[in-house]
Amino acid sequence: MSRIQKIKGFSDLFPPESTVFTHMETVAREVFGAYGCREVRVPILERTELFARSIGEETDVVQKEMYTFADRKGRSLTLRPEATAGVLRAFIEDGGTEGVTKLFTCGPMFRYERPQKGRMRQFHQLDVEVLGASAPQADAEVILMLWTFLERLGIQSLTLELNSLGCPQCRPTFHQALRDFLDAVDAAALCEDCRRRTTTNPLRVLDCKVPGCREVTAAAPRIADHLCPECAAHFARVRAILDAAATPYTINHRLVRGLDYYQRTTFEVLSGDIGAQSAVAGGGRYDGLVAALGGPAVPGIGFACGMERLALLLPPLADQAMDFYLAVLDETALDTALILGQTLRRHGFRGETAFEAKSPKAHLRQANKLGVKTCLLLGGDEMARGVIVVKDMATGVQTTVAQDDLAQALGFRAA
RNA sequence: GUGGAUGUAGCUCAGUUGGUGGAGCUCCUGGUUGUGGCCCAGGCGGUCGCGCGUUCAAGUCGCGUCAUCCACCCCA
Repeated sequence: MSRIQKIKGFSDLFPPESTVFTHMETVAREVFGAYGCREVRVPILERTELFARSIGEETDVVQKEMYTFADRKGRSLTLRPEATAGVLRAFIEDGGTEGVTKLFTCGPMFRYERPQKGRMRQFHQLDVEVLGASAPQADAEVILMLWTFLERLGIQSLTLELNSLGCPQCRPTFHQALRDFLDAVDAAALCEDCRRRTTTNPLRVLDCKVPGCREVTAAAPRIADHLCPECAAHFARVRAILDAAATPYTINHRLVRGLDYYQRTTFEVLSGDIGAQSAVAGGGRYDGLVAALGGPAVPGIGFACGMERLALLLPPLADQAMDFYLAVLDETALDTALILGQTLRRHGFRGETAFEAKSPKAHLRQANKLGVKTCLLLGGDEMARGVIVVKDMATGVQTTVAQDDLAQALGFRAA
């Protein structure tokens, strides 16, 4: 029979990799919970329109990267390509109050792209959304939350980049300035994509990695110089708080995010050690998005953190070793072994019992491989006497104890 | 969607100018009547990704196809 293999760009995680993922989630709950985030669990499947309206019809994500299909009633559904839209939809549907709401979620996202290092078609994100706060303090806290989380994981050599995209009031001014600049540029100096972007989405020209384009745009107008007084003050305040918190960052005037809903503060955390897909986390402010999705007029800011990319930076994490392995030397002892295992676990020990009788040699090899502290041996002789052999794997010393006293014997051993 | 690289044992990989496929690790057994690691001996295990072609003969050469990886693009 031909074997069925996993879908391209999807992955199976076994230990130690899966253990690393669990660890990331545990630390995330701890850190984000300490800031008042409540964990929400939202669907992976949403109506396509939700993403089209929030992420932006013209974005690459919506235009060519979504897993979209019709259900049995012909409705267009999409596997979520990012978390924010679904979380906001849930927030609104739940009643969307106007106070401050801090939410955390995590899970799989889906984008139909060609896989490469740090990029899967099914990938996982940790996601924080703070709704109802427009103050720059909220921006700063969200960034600090993310930075604290990464520090807690022990990841070194990350860089934090910051920019402000302005607001609906001041961005048009900048857009115009940028357009004027690009119109004056010799089109031949730009790459094919950027010639198109000049008219469709001039902001993205700044983000182009082609050296020629970067040279041309080195002298381009900067968003920072075109912010309205409110946006400029907001951004200055965010930077001041990060300075006060001694969090290192750089301003990247070219930092433009690929999702349409961002305004004012945007940020990215980058690593030079994980290949071409260097963004470990990214986020920003999205005032107006909740209202655009039919909710109350509450502002919002959040970020997403890529777990696969984070995992590339974390050392493998071994599973916690078992306390015991119960070796069965004779078939007549199989049931008793299982019951003894149950008793030991009730006493807080972790371990496994053999499902079939084998030679002591075979069992001890297994016990050794599992790295257990203690190997218990139960055969015909022991069964007849109501005892069991307890062998310390490190010292090789073994004793015989009554089966009824086993848990107690191991307890003394553990102490 | 585009480009490059790679597909040989469960895993990591050798395989010469085309001539009946190997190593290390893993696993199993034995070296000890019921005692692990280290060592020694033996054993299990392969449609050489798949298909077509060239040839007396293809793991090796050609074409196609599928898969994986890396990069472009874009993003977490």
